[in-house]
Amino acid sequence: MTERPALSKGEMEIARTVWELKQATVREVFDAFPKTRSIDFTTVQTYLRRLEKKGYVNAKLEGRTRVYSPRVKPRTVIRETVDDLVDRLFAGETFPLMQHLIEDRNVSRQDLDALKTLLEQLTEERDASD
Amino acid sequence: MTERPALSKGEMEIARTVWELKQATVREVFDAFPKTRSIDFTTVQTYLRRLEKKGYVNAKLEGRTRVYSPRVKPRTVIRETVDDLVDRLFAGETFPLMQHLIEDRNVSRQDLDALKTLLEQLTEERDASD
DNA sequence: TTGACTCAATTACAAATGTACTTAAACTCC
DNA sequence: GGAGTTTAAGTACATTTGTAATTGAGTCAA
Repeated sequence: MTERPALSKGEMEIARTVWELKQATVREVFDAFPKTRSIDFTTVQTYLRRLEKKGYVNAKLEGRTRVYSPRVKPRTVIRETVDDLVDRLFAGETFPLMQHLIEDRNVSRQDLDALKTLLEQLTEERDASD
Repeated sequence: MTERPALSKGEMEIARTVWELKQATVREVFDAFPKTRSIDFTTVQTYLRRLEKKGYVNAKLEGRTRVYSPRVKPRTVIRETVDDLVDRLFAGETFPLMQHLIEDRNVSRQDLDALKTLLEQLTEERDASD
């Protein structure tokens, strides 16, 4: 169990951006932010440094520029983050969260269908392994 | 838009407990915690005070004891919290979160069925309003 | 080659968070 | 009615978080 300190909200956005870009310099992450989300260049720099210290990203020096890349898989971070949220806000129950997502957020027609397919698949797998 | 400061992780657990109990004193919230989750009585007290200041709970004095009750509906807090998470960790996309929940957490057979029902209902509503 | 720009690195700093101790008043049981 | 128990209220305090300014070293364009 590689216990990393949890991601803070702000760090999450930066981490997600690094995953999206696969690898990126401070500037690239900074540029990836919509200008509506105003944030200072050095703030991004600070977040990346903290992400490195916490073990979420790797940094290699390329020339004199630091290139960051994911060190922990998105899937892992998502699992940890969501686990924690579910524990705290839903006392560990997954269902109420799903219900909220389905009922209170606007799920597109396409997503509805995709979800049904997912559920079907899962059901079949279950049945198969009986 | 009644902007309340967001709940912190710790505050979430306490808030959830207040919702569960409908209304509760510090001691009742404290007692509701499993002894495995060791936390000091006065820590609970502090959290409740902060929840009140942030506007999440009401407190009324009953004798000399303070009784806390929800001021914001769970549904609202859940919406706000999940919206924020989805924005930060999934760039606003709901689907990947659902997918994670369905695929990476152990969904019981019952929950699977319940989810399908939910999805069916939603699909019908959609069709009806065309 | 000098002024503009870019990066890295360091430092800053208030607010929020997690966690609790202290003090004093009220309450309860002998 | 004194001793222990609850509660309230205030205070404490290190760490984390959000957000950035500063300083100094390299880089490029004119």
